[in-house]
Amino acid sequence: MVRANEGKTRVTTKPADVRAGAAHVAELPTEPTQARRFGKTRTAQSTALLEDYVELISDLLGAGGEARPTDIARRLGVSHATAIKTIGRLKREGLAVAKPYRGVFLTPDGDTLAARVRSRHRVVVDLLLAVGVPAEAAEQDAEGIEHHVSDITLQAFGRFLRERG
Amino acid sequence: MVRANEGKTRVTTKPADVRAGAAHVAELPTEPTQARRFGKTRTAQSTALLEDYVELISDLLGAGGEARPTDIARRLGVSHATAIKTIGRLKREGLAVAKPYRGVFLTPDGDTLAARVRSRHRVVVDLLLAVGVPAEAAEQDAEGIEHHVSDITLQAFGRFLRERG
DNA sequence: TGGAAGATGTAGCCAAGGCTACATTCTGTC
DNA sequence: GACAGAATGTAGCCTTGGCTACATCTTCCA
Repeated sequence: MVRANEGKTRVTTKPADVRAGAAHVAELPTEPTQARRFGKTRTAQSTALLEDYVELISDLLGAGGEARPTDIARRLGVSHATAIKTIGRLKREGLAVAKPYRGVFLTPDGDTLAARVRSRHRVVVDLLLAVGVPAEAAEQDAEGIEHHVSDITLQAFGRFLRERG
Repeated sequence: MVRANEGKTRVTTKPADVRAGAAHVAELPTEPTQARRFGKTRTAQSTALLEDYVELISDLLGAGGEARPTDIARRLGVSHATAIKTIGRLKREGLAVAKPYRGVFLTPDGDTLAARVRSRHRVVVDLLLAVGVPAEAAEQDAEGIEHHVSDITLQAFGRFLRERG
């Protein structure tokens, strides 16, 4: 899912709005703008899950040296079967390696992603705290928000945090 | 998807960490906390789509009085078939009504949701702008972020905006 | 008034992410 | 060294959200 025809431009119906009753929609921005806006939201979700897994695996490896499917599953609140399936996807995407019954490890790419995700998470939480969001809510919401923060926005967050200490 | 066994508490494996090599994970918060954290992110996504549709339908109805599947599809960057399928879901959930070939309309519930979503969207965009995010990025990122902003966080955003004009 | 063109609707297929049930492999302990 | 109990892995099924292809309306205009 999520693969909302990426950049295929689709617009199948070029000469739309030619109808008589097409006076409506005049005020709203015409397709491209909003389509891209929403489309982005959509595709972002496909990576969110992998980011969460990579971040968690990195945490587990850092904390004790082992990242086992069962631990991962419990932490993410899913069945171990689901975790194992997703770990398979992580492997397909070149983010992790795992030998049967031997735990999961990150590839260099996975490590890089984990570092990026973790740093982004910290910035988002800090920003939420800075604007007055209670700690618990900040931590919880950041989990969902972080996956939708673009680099530009992330930079702005960093600037804001630096400037007002 | 997305229905990550809601609140069924799963924890199937109660006496975990009893193994010898279980020294790891000691540092990380133990299951409940993080499981809930992530689980929330997960389920949030199920409603995000419907919120987008409802918001858009409301915009279209407000702008010109008609919300047609094709317009909706084009705005969201998906095929009309996909839009129609989702509109069907909207109907099942009691948020919209639609007679074949007659456009889509919102139920009172749908209207309420649309108003809430729109207001939340505005607050999120305003907050992003307030902390220095460029307008375009603010508008784009808000689209993804807004679905993960809890009421508590939203209130904090509003307070922040009021207090610093 | 007939068509053609565009809008709608339907059917069928795909991948992702969940789950349960069942099979297999480890591991710690007696 | 054998075994019970956990952890892993596999299979099969479900729903969501996408898409394409094809079938039907509707509408507008010649």
